[in-house]
Amino acid sequence: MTTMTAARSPLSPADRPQLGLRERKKIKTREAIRTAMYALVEEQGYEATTVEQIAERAEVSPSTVFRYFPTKEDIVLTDEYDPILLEELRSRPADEPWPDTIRDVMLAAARVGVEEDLRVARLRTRLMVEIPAVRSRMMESMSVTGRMICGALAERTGRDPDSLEVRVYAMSFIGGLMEASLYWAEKGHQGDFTDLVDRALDVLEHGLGTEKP
Amino acid sequence: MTTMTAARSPLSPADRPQLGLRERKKIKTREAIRTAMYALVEEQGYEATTVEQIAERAEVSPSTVFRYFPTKEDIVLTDEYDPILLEELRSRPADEPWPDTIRDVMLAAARVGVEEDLRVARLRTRLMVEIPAVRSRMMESMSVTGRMICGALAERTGRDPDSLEVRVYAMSFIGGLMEASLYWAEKGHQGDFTDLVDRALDVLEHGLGTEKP
DNA sequence: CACCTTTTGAGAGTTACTCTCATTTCATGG
DNA sequence: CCATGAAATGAGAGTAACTCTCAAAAGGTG
Repeated sequence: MTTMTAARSPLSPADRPQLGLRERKKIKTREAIRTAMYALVEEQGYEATTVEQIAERAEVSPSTVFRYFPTKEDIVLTDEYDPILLEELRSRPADEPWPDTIRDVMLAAARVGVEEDLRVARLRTRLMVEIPAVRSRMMESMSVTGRMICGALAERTGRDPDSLEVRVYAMSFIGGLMEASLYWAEKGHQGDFTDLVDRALDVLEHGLGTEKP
Repeated sequence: MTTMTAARSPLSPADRPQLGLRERKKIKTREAIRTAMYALVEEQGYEATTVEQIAERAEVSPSTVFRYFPTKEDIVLTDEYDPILLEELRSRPADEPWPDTIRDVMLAAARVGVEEDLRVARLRTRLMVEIPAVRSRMMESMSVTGRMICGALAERTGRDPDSLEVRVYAMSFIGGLMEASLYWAEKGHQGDFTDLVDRALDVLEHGLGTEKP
């Protein structure tokens, strides 16, 4: 998951001098491409930004851009927070009820994800609303997160991670959180994103209820 | 919605002689393109099928194909069942509880959608599983259906169709049904699709519950 | 039949993405 | 410190989905 699910700072090259020069350079290139894309998109919009331009600004060849990111959309979206999220889920006390677990983890992820880099979080969600291809790619990435949630839920509750029920639960969960992100962006990123996630989690846990706000 | 939401036969040209020749020809062209695509995909697979080939077999120009369908994926997926679904929702007695309404309508839609043309339903869901672009496009189309459900739900319960709660509910609903479709296809279309939808609706209505099947 | 509108076809252009191969850059053992 | 192997990069050609434009054709109408 991307928008609401940061749980730790993304790997930066300076942080790990133990890595070989090669690995550090790869991380730098990745970041350079992302930074170039962010800048160009803010300058001239998503569609108007071509991969060639991104490559030029990042000082790599177009071939290299595609080596690092399978699609243009991935440059904006990809993050590798899923493993961290999984670890977080696993580190919870085994007797904690599942709803509490998932709620706390998701809320924390949302909080960190936004605090980490508000500008990027806004850009991403804005593009999710405006560019169908970005939104689609995001949904794809979310469904991967969904499968991970299936696994975690199964591990904790002894269910079959591949049962229809678990999978439907996970995907409906993901769908709801996705909509919360879109809602946030559509309303111009007003208010606290964490509050929206909290309200979304209420709906996912208890349904719509009978009160009419 | 496409896979599980047919509620009446798609418009066929012979059925409406009152339409002008122009309109009837358009419908025929649409069907010809679809039929050509279905056949080619079954012969040689989705990726190997180019729009040029589709155009050739449908005896139209490539330009025309793109005039009828915005993307290649849409040729496989598009159907206009949303208005029918909406009408169905509206025709329900006003005092019927919402969960019953949506359940019955969805189950009926699933039933008809599969019975209408099992081969097409299978092909579509199979492609949803195998081809990411098709799956993405399907999710997009589903989110449109989601907005429609927001409207219907709001109409019946007096809620704000654009409130976070309603939108999260609708999208989580859509996500769950989507997963049921994928599940059906992944398991080789074994068993009755309607049963899967029924079980999915249980999860969406009551959560996972405590029983472990 | 003539006129107007809509639809179609042809073709050129853009761009994301793929594949291949030669060149460069890093890692490593002597 | 250099030679050898492995990995990353760049260059370039190729594909196919889409877009745009404009002229030809076909349907509707007086």
